[in-house]
Amino acid sequence: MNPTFSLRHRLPGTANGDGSGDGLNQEQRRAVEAGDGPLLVLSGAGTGKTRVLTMRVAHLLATGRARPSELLVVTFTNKAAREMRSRVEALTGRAVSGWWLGTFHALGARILRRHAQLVELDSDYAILDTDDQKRVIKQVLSTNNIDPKRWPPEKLLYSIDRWKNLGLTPDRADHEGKAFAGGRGLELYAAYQRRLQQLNATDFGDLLLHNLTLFRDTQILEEWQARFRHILVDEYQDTNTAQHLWIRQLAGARGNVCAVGDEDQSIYGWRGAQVGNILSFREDFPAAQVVRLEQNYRSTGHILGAASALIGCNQMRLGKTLWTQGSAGEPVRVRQVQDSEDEARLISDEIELLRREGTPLDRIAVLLRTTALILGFEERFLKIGLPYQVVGGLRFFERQEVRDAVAYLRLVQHEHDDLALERIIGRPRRGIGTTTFRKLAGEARLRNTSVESAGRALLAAGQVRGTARGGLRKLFRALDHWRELAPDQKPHELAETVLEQSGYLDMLRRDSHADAAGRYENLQELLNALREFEHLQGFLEHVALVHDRDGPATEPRVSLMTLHAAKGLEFDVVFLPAWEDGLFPHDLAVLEGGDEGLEEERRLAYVGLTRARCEARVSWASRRRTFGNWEDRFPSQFLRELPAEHTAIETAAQGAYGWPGSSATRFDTAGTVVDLGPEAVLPRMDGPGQGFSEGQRVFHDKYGYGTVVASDDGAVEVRFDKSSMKTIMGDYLRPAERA
DNA sequence: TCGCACCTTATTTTT
DNA sequence: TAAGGTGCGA
Repeated sequence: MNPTFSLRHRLPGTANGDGSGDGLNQEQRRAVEAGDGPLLVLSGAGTGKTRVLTMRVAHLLATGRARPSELLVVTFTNKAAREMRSRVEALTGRAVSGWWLGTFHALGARILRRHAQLVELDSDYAILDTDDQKRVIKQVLSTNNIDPKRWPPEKLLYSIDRWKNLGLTPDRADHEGKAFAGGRGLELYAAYQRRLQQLNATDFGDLLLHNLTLFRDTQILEEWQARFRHILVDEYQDTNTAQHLWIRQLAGARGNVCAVGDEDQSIYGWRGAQVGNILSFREDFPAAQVVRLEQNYRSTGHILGAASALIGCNQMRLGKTLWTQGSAGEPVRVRQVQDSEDEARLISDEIELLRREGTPLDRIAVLLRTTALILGFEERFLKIGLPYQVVGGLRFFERQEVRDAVAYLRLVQHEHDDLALERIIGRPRRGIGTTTFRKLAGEARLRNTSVESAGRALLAAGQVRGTARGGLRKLFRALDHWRELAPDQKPHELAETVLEQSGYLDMLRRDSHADAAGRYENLQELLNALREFEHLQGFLEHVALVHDRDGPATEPRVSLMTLHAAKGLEFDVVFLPAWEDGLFPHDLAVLEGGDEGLEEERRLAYVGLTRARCEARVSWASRRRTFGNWEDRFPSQFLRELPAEHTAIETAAQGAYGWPGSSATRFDTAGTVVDLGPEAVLPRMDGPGQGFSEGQRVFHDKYGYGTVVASDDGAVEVRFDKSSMKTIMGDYLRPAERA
């Protein structure tokens, strides 16, 4: 019997086939056809959420309850927006252009453009990314004489983001972040906002925050409320407070909000998402109808069983019971491997086997808790020549060279874009360093002008000397030239001229670093992307709001990504390595978020499992290399939460997994998978570590001293003095007095 | 001004 | 380990 038999099993169907024309099941139809008023669609993983959303849009139009211009359809990602758009187009047969369908931020930006003056911005305001934000923060800190070493700019940025996520302008924010710079947090927030305004810029948070400010004007609010008869929101569990308020305001008394989401898949709490928004939807919209979509069309019974039991350990949920008409499939395999390298070997070997047996590589994924864990798999795949792709990570427009190029264009477009100037002034090197830039920036502040015009003035007055003088003069002359060209050239022509004449391309050509060629190619790709734009302004907005992620399609590849990046995707076979205590649930998540943090980690595990259509293979390694040294690892508590009836547990034999003739065949031979029960994952101890009693003081090499909370021969639960609660194999513990 | 050496730090990252 | 940031010397 080979280990990949599951693929011969019938897959759960993807069509909803209940005989009726539109293929909706009963609950889906209820959601699609529900009348006016608030509607909450609790949509479990793989239950056809996007389908319901698009069908409801079509239904609203077809029944004349709304015209296209009266709909507001909101998503989180551009990808989701694109998918919605094309599915609605396919369904209704009409072009979805000019619709109010897009991400929170894109829609917020659109509304803001119409009223920008009211928050003291021009309508062609720039949208900053986090890198620009950090620059502004640093400036603010320095003008306020705050030592960035003592008070890290990232901390302040984090607080400001929090405030914005909560919908709090500087005059309304309170308590939190007060400690920053000895209680000056709020004052700095206000200073940051003033600086953005001077720059005619917003950050992502502002796009919604300014909307909320605008909506304080009842006339404006009513105008928008009147416009949107129906609001549909995707992934409601990921909304933050500001977004929630935005929706609630726009919905107004009419309350035609259809929120679709799954509280069990809320994994962005650390970014300000409030599961509470979906949990208390019925309090915010009292008359809300609730529809639960529970029939899953993606995964096998065993996968659903395991995932459901796991998520059942969470307290904060509304509760859904996923079921499938499809087959039970294979139990979720849970295995222990000797170490992290064995794990990569085992998984890569199995992927090759799957491939030989006909599973295309693009239907296989390895999902990991942290990006650092991706590396080990990359190395292994590279070594054996297995085609793979890392999904997520740095996106195209976040690459340094691309941002530099965009900064040049921004500066050509707006000479007041000080941030863009700061970015490019030293790239390529032109003899202008921080000293000169500071001088210009200081002068700009005095004169209350842009850095560029201050620079020009200083230059004219002969107050810039040395190499900086020539460099600045040349740069300004070039900028004049480009600005002259700008109106007559297509964006891509202009960009090419700029990159060539600025010496940027030459800099890359001369660069002997291994990645220089790749950067050069990225710029060529950027030029290509520019061809699609008639105007620079349109392109710049695209860059700010749409971070394209997908590269060109190539041969099928295995996907490597974080669990976060995997939300919304599905694969035939999903590998879930590194389910180890401390890593998953991640120590820092629990440390920072306490019980809520733990629940979010559990939701992440749930998301991981439910990505799998046919098979999920979880693993943990007894030893893992972290930060250069080998460490003993222990199984994740989540493994204990997987029910025995849906899992097949396999412990590590001596020696490596995955080598022909060794233990690789161990779990193939039986035919039926042996269920050893969860405790078998924890190797049995004998010897000195045995027999701990509750309350006993113990010592562990890594975690130090602690107190035994519970002991179940073999596994001992210990509350460590300097760490959290851990489950430890007794073998690794010593009574404190002997330590 | 720039490059190199040293030090610190280590989750997740839709827009 | 490895990457990113800082500080110093040329």
